[in-house]
Amino acid sequence: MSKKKQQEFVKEITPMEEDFSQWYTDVILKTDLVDYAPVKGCMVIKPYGYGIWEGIQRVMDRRFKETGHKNAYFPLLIPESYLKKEADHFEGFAPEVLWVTHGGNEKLAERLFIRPTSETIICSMYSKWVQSYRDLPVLINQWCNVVRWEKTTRPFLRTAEFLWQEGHTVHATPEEAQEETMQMLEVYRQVAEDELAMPVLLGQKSDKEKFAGADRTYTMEAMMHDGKALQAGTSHNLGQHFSKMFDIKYLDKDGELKFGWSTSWGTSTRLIGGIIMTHGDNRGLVMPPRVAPTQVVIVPIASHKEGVLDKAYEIKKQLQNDFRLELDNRENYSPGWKFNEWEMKGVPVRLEIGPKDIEQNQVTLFRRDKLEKFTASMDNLNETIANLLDDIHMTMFNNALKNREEKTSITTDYEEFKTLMVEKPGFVKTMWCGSRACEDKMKEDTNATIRCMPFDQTPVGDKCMMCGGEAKHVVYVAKAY
RNA sequence: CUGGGUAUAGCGCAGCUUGGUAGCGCGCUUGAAUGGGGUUCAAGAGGUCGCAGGUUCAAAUCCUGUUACCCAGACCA
Repeated sequence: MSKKKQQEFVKEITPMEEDFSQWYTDVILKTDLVDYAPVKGCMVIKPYGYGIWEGIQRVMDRRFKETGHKNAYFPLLIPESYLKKEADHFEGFAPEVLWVTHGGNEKLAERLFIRPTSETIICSMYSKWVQSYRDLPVLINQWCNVVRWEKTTRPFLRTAEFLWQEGHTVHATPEEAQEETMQMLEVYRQVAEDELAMPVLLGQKSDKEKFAGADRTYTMEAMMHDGKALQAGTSHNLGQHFSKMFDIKYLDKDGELKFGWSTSWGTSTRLIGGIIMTHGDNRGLVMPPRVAPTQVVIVPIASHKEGVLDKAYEIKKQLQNDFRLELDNRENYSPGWKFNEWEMKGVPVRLEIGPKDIEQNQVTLFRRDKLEKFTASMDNLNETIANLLDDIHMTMFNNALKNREEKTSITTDYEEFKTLMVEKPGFVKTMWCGSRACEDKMKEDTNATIRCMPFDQTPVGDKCMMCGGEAKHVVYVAKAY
């Protein structure tokens, strides 16, 4: 494509180097992922955006089932008294809870709140269901919406209402609960890296950053194109806080009545924001093939000529059982227009079929990640495309990993750190003494936060970067969404 | 919650300073040609100017209030 043409095309999307926020907004609106809704902070997820969510659900739910979990559904509305049972939890969520006060014209005897998360209602039900050690473990997940009345919202990254999954389990021992917490973090890692091609750092949250009411919170953190980190999923070991508050007790083998040990873990439509900001470029979206709503788009060329459309349909029939695909037979758009549109929408593979291809028993393929065009034989087409999609996944993952590595610095010098946060935003791997004071100071000075204490604790120094005291933890620090 | 900005056709905008018939581009509809990287021509449709008051013979335009959204912070997935 000529430079001029490319510039004309790209003018619809603000270049990310110029204004990353605007780039993000342009992309999500112009690719038909979402539309703004009439209520503040709420978004409509349009079919193409929802298709991504369905893809995520598909690959994640499969792993939930494989690890022994079942889906259920709990109510949207929860009585006010439930929220108050766990003090830390209440303190954490109360400021952003949305209240229901009236039924019709009548004021409710007890206010209800719309779930910002479901620990309270689910644990209260578990206390009825759990009687014996034979009832454990309870391994339940739910796919649902939650509402958090946030001050500032951005489509996918932070909306007042969002879709997510929340797993809630109860176990007989702390060891089992810990094992479950780590297992689900690993499931999340697999989804992020093996399905979304989005590399993540795994680790534990500091006390300051952990979930309200958890003993320990583990997280996966991804790096976006603008150098900001995205918390992409969390897994919490809730200890006995909730089982004690909600009275989840079981009679053990030894005849003693004991409190259960619980976990919860969640990922949300925020992952879609992560996909956009991990892989997207100045031409728009780049969809990871394994969750792409459309993996292959067939664009017939000169479709009015005899045999072209027939061949396109024939290819569609041949491929449609193996791939999510679309045949773009719209009459009123030129091929060039269609190319640009599907590239903007990030469809991994475009298949062009025209008179010249038919003559030579070939198709023309285009891969979105590398913007490369080439021809392939009509024979073994399914296999060719399957391999191509795998290669695209790998290439995307490696690019994202390379990007993260380029955006990761190591330092234990606080002045250098402050400069880095301004001049080279990204992760900084450093040492921390473990005190809240140092954590707060860093946030105040730079707006960066400790994203996690990675599992690999090989030291990169022996003194805390902030106070110079004895270092206790290796940490990754970054500004975050 | 703090600071800044915006609201006029589906989308992007002009018009407002200085009140007087509602404009442009894209998109949309119809027809024809075109078709391997955002095609071309012709003819059309479409808006109580965010909402509520006020001033005026007359308000998109001036005044008051209000709501929503966007951006940047602080807070959170």
